[in-house]
Amino acid sequence: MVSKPRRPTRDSRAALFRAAAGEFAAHGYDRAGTDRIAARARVNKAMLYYHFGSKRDLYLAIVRDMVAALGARVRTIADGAGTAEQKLDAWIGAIVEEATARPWFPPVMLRELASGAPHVDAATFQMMNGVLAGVRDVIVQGQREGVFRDVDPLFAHLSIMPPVLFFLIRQRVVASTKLRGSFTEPRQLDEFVRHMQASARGMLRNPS
Amino acid sequence: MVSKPRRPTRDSRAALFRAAAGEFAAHGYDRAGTDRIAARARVNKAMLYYHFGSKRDLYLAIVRDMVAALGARVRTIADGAGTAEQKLDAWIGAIVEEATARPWFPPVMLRELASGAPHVDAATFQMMNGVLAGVRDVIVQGQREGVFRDVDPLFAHLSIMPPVLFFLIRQRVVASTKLRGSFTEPRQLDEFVRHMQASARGMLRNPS
DNA sequence: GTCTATAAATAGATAGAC
DNA sequence: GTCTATCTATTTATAGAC
Repeated sequence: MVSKPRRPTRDSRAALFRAAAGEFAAHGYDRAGTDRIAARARVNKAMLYYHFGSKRDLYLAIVRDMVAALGARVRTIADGAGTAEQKLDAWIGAIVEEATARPWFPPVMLRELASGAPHVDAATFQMMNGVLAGVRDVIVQGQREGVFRDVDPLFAHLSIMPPVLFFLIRQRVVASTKLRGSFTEPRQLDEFVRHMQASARGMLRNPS
Repeated sequence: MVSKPRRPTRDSRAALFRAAAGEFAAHGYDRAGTDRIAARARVNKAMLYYHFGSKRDLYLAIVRDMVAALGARVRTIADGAGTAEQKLDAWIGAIVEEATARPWFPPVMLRELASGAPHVDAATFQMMNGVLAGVRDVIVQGQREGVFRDVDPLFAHLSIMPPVLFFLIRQRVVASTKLRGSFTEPRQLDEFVRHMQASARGMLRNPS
C-alpha cells in the first residue's frame, strides 16, 4: 500500500496542463486566470505553482508541446521518401492532424505568433526554427526536382501555416458567433485541406 | 482670440489615438495600459476617458479605422476596371499600403483576428464582412472570365490576408530579436509582394 | 478641457498548516 | 502532495477641483 488518497491522486499535473490549455485557448494568455485554470482542473490553485512554478512556465509547457509535435512531423516527412509535392501534401495534412489532436492548438499558437512569440524561451524559439528548416528542406527538394519555382522557403512557409491556423480558428469562432452573415457558414475541413494542397502546388509549381 | 492655452491645446484626441495604436501594437489589448497610453500621448489619463469613454472604445476606434480603410480599398478595386488578376494584384498591394501607412495595423489586426475578434462590435463585424465581400466579387469575376478555378472565395481570402499580415509582423519582430537563426534575416517588402501576387495567381488559376 | 487623488476590483503568487 | 488564507501589485475608471 503506497498511501490512501481518497481521490487517488489523479494526476494533478496532467489535469492542470489540459485545463490551462483550454483556458489559454479561450481567453488568451493575459486574460487566462490561474484561479479559473485551477477550477477547471478541479485542483487547488497552489498546485499550479507547485507543479509549474508560474503561470508563464505553465503556458510555455503547452507551447513547447505543440512546437515539438510539429517539429517531429515535418522532420519525419522531410527525411522520408516521396516527391516534394507529396511531402508538401503530407505536411499540410500533418499540421491539421496535430492541430485537431489539440483543440487549443490553433488559438494558442496563432496568438503567440501574432504577438511575436513574447513568451517563448530560446529553446522553444529554436524548435520553431526547426519547423521552418523542415519546410525549407522540402521546398529545396522540389526545386532540385525542377517542379518548384525559385521561391523563398520562408515565403512558402508563411503562405501555408497561417491560412491553416486561421481556418481552424474560424471554424470555432463562427460556430459560436451570434452574428450571422453571408460568409459565416462553417466549411468542411477536408475540403479546406484539399484547397490548401492544391493551392500550395499551384503557388510553388514552376511556370515552365 | 479664442483662448490662450500655453501649449495650444494640441489635439489631445488625435494624440491619444496614435499613442494608443502604438501601445496596443506593442503589447496587445490586455497588456496595454491606459497609464502608458496617456504618457505616450503626453496627455493626462483622464483625457482618455473624456474623449473615448473607455479603453475598449478607444481600441475599437483604432480597429474600425483599419477595417474601414481596407473596406474602401477593396470596394474601389472590385467596382473598378480591369481583369480579375489585375484586381487581385491591386488588392494585395492595397493591403500592404494601408498596413504600412499604419505601423500598428499588422499586430493589432492579426491579434484581433487570432482571438476571434472579441472586442469588435456588430457594426465593425459587418465592415469586416464587407471586406470579404469585395474579395469575393473579384474571385467571382475571375471565375466568370474563366481564368480562376472553382475556389471558395473565403478560402482564397484566408490564403491571402493572413500571410501578408504575418510577413509584416515578422519584419518587425525579427528586426528587434536578440535571437538570430538561419531564417531570421529580414526580407524585402516588394519581393514579398511579388511573391504573394504570383502565388495568388498560381493558386487560383484554372488548371485547364 | 485639464489635472490630482483615489476608489474598487482583479489577479499572480506565497506562507504555512496538514 | 494538498489546502486555506492572504499579501501585494497592478490597473481601469471616476469624483471633483480648476
